[in-house]
Amino acid sequence: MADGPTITTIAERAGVSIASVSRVLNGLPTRQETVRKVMAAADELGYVRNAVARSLKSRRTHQVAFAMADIGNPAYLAMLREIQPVLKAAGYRLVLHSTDAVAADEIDVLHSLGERYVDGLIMSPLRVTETHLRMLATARAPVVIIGSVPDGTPVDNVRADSRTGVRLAIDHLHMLGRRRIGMVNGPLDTVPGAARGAAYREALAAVGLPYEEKLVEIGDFYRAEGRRAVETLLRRVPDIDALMCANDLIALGALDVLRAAGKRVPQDVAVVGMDDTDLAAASWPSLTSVSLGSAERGKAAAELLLDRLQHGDREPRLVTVLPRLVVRASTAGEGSEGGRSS
Amino acid sequence: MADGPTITTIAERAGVSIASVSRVLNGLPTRQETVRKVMAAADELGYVRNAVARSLKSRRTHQVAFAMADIGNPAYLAMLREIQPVLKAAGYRLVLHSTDAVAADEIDVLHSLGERYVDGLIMSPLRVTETHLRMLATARAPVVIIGSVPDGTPVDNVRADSRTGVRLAIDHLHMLGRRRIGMVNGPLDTVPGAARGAAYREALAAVGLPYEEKLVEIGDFYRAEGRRAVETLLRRVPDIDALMCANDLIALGALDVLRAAGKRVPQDVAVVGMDDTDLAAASWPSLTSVSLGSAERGKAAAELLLDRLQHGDREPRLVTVLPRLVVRASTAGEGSEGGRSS
DNA sequence: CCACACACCGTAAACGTTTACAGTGACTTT
DNA sequence: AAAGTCACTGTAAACGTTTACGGTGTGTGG
Repeated sequence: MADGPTITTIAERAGVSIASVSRVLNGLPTRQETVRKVMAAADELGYVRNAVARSLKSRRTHQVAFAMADIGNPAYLAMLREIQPVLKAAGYRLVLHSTDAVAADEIDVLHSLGERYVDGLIMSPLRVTETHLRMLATARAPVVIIGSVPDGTPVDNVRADSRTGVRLAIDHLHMLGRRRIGMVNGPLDTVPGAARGAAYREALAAVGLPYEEKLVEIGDFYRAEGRRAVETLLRRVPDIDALMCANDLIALGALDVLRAAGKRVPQDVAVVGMDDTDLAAASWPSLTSVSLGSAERGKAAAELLLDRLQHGDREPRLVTVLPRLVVRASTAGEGSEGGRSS
Repeated sequence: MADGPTITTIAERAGVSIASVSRVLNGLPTRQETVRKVMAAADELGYVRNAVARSLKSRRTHQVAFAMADIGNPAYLAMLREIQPVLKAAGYRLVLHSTDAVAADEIDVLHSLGERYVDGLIMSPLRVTETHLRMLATARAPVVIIGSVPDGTPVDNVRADSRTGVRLAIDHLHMLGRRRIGMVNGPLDTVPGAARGAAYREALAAVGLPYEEKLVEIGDFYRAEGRRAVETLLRRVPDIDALMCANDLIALGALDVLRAAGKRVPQDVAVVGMDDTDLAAASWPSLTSVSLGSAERGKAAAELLLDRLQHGDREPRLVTVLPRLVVRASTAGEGSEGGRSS
């Protein structure tokens, strides 16, 4: 209720100056007797340091922001889960922004760095525009970008290698004998969408399969969109035998549609997701998925940022996280029919 | 690089006092000419208000904290997803804490309210101890608790009604003809664990079934723990015909074990989860689950807090969110065998 | 021509810290 | 006993805002 005690209150009660109080509270060398008096007064008053005043003076807030494109996407949540403890361990609080994949909101976050309510920012933009780059160049606090950014951009950067990731998946499908491998992608003007689309084409070439327009369908990175896209694709190519999905949500949509269409997974159609979210392990048949290391990327980003906050200027660094194919039932299992045995 | 501009910089460049600058920036009545000069200077310098200094003066940070017990639990994430946009719309930033269900961490968060880096707190403690209550009574900023709290505690409170929730599930199972309905619960010393355990007992009585010790197994709210618990339970009561699980993760563990044991779901054993997380819809068979309205609770909590921040003291309020049974395949579907038809 | 009202503006204090600097007293050294 | 050293402490400025208060200059009314 009443206004909380400040160092002035303590100083009065302990009969010393505010400077002494501050010194005691910060553990600077002080006479025992003074320490005792100050501590006693602070305890009795239930004093707690005012973080705002402290930040104003020290120019450090001990807060870091994480701006994610979509708070509903499990891949970002996986990053969040790793980022949070790393920051916490280093004594930083986490301010969370969800930009709903709206570029203007991302710019806003970048702009608000000038308000200095955080010491740094981790951001994972879906699209990187000219404005992004301009703001990054003049940002008033260190920024780490998760996701690809043009070479030479002066920020710490953590990347997934979706190219290799898609390659792993296509190799796997090819080795299983699949030859009509479709792709269900998200919007091509997003960073992941573009990268995954190109990687698919490349990976097909690498195993000697032709790229066919009709095998590709574009939707968005959501389950319902995935369903819609797969329905279209299935109508166009009824004998498709594998689906490379640009994320797990799309893949779940694919499973829905395939089940409804009476296709067995993986016997008739093998399905691969991407991001290896919790959902992949929860679904049934469980979903083979390309892990792009969301967790590792989050962790790496947090560590890069902390490092920069502590050591200031050094060359921008680039960390690339290696993908991993997590094989589960949707490509190599006994499939929708066989769950009961074993 | 260089220190950012402050109102002093602007004042110099515009040839006015800092008071005028402040007035212009805050839209207080000022002569047109002055407004023009200040705005021009601010634009040229790329001025951005310092949020920390502003907070120090205004005693408002426009930040709100959300302390969740477990950042890995989808139920909390569902709350987070609702809380974030509500706060954002009202101009507040979100500071995220994960307490890992450690009481000491929760106390810490409560204590740190004294640091005044947030204007309010939404907290969802797993256990509510004496210390919690003491700190709540003297908290230096408004707190909203999601979860039950003793009557008369002077905080805004949002509750689920797990009693009715469990009741809905048991009724449903009973109506489907199940008579050996087991329960897989989490620790009884947690708020949800205790509530759900008691509710199970009560709901059985309501449909005229006896409560039997052997039908209950205690684990923890994780999938692996759920697996372990269900294995034990299945060994003890091989002909069990339904499982009421205290959350979705446990239920997924149950599905794993049942599948491995060759039991069909729902024909042999019906399974009900709780919290109705994304996982429930993703699993296969999809999981019947009691929604305790995580999303609604998050939203309500955020709204209660905003209301209190704006209107100060009024009676503490209690919002109870009604549960809903979401029936899916794990109780009423065609089951593990039948997915292909339709 | 003076008094007054009014609109606008500048000075300075305040928010709660941290910290440079100077001051005090006790103790050592010669 | 004077000078110097040292450990500790207090005064005051600073961080970047907001805002109460008083001052200035213009225009109006008597």
